[in-house]
Amino acid sequence: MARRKDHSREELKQLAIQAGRQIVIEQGPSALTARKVAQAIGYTPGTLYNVFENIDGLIAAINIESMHSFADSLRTLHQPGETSESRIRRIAQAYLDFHHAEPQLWSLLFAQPLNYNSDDYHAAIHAIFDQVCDAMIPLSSSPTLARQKAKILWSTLHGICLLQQSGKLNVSEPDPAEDLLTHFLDQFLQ
Amino acid sequence: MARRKDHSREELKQLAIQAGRQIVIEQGPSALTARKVAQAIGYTPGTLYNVFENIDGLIAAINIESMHSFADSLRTLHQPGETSESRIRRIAQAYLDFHHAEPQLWSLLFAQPLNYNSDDYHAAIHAIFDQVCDAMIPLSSSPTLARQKAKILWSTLHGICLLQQSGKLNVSEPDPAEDLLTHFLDQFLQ
DNA sequence: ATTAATATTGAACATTGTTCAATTATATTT
DNA sequence: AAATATAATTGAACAATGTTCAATATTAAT
Repeated sequence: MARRKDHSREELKQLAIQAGRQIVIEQGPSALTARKVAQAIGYTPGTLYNVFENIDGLIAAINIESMHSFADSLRTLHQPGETSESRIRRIAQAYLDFHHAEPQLWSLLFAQPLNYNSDDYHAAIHAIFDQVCDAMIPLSSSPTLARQKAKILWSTLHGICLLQQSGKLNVSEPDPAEDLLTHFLDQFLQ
Repeated sequence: MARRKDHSREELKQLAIQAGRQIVIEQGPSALTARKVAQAIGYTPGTLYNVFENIDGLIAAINIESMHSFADSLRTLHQPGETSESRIRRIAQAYLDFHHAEPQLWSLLFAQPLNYNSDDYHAAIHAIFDQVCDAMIPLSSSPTLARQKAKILWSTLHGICLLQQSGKLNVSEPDPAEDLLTHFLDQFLQ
């Protein structure tokens, strides 16, 4: 009932994040409710509001984990001897892979408009973006251009997955996301 | 109270669409509730459900209007003597202009995951997409490639506006959407 | 043992989308 | 003109949402 302290505040946060993550994976972003998460971890809704400011805070925490996980996979993927072009191509493919492997987590992260700006959120974005930016530097004549290229690539990846998710890549005729990405990169990396 | 028939079914639909549109423009997508729309047109929520299947049906109707309006603006913009490259650039700029002029309508249309597939919705998408596709044909060696180019351009525009809306074009340093678009098109239209 | 501090609850509130029997205004028929 | 049929509109009701917070129960400190 009170002060069970089965789990520390931080443990509780992690429990909620993992439970929420699983709910999103299995039932989609719209199934992520305070009551469901609370029940999944054996607590009540009120407790969640002791740990998170509100439900967006929980969403943000799940997203931050998704971003760090993706950032890690980008780091794993990086091979020192690789050409910049190959590195970019593999980063881009990793993005599509993430979307394909976890479409619901991707939706929570990118397809749902959420404006929750914390330092942690900002840091998680940078953990990804800085790697993309880095990879662009050898292909660009200035850091500014590299940053712009990184943002363009990111925008295109976003857009492709967004259109794919809503079935709009099938307008007229179906075009696989991979084909569009290849076509795009062939020009973009010329 | 009953069978007032102040308005025909079609008039009622138009009233609801316009009222809903205005609510979205002024207060954003999350303010679009059945009760608010009903009150704005002097009816009750129940009546709305006589006209639309559900709230997503109303959202879809507003989106369809947005799309046809945008498709019209693309047609207006088209000048026969123009080069294909210039035409594409102006189409792309028109997209950014729409986003800038009506960010809330844009959000309802593109940034909110909505899977409402009706023939009307499909037709409205084509009213836009076919023009983009058309414009790409002179720059492509096949209709398939033109269609892919159109989808890539569309994806990138989507992504740029999405990132801009969530402030993520300001990561590291701010980059105006127009600059990114120019940079992208300079390579994409080679 | 008593007290203080705090983690947890669970009921409550406002808002959502949505349904549908009841009601009432208009058409149609007699 | 009266009676009947049809259909538009209501508004109360339901379930589910996020969120709050006084009450309560458990642990820590005295």
